[in-house]
Amino acid sequence: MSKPAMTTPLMPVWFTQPTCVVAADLIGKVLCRQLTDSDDTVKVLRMRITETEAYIGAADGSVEAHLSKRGGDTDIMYKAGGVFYAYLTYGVHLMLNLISGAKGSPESVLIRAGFLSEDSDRLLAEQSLPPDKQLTHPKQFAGPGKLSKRLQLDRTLYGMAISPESKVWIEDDGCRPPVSLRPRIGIDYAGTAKDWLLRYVWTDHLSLSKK
DNA sequence: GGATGGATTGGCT
DNA sequence: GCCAATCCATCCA
Repeated sequence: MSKPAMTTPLMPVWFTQPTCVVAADLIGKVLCRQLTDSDDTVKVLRMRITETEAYIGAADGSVEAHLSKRGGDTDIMYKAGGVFYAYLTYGVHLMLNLISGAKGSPESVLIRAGFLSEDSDRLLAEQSLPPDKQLTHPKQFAGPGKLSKRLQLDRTLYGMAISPESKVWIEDDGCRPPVSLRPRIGIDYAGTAKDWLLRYVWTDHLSLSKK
């Protein structure tokens, strides 16, 4: 008998765990976004996380490159886990990072993909369809830029604590999906670190950014 | 002040 | 597969 899962927001201190643990355990958790409509209706979007990447400190070639390329606003990566690091790439796409690990080491977790809770039934149905029929809906928020756009995130999140107060937080409702490891995306410049298996995916899920 | 380029994406050849 | 979109921090005059 599984007892009804208690849904609790993760507190900032949860993100001070080792970055690989944070990145792996975030798979299956729920990224929540509180929004206010034009008619003042408050609603909460719930996006279940299917894909993350870990960036694990100065010895990680991709982090080293990122720090030197971006400079200034990367100082936040040295903070203790529990705050947001949001930044734009290509002038278009917002990357949602969660600072993780202990203070003093530049570490973070990038949220790369998820699916809206309200779509989970439809996803289950699509799983049994042939691959060329699975693409339309599930892929919708698979990719860091698309996810951020759907949740209407912006750079004001930068430096805020990961808690309901920031209107963006993460809940644990007991979901524990199978997790697989993959190489990270878009860091070909990172030397040997480009091949490290630091991308965590919900095994065989439809809503992933890449195979 | 101006040039450069990116943890990406979608559209067109 | 190629390429433009479009912001912002950095580097170089």
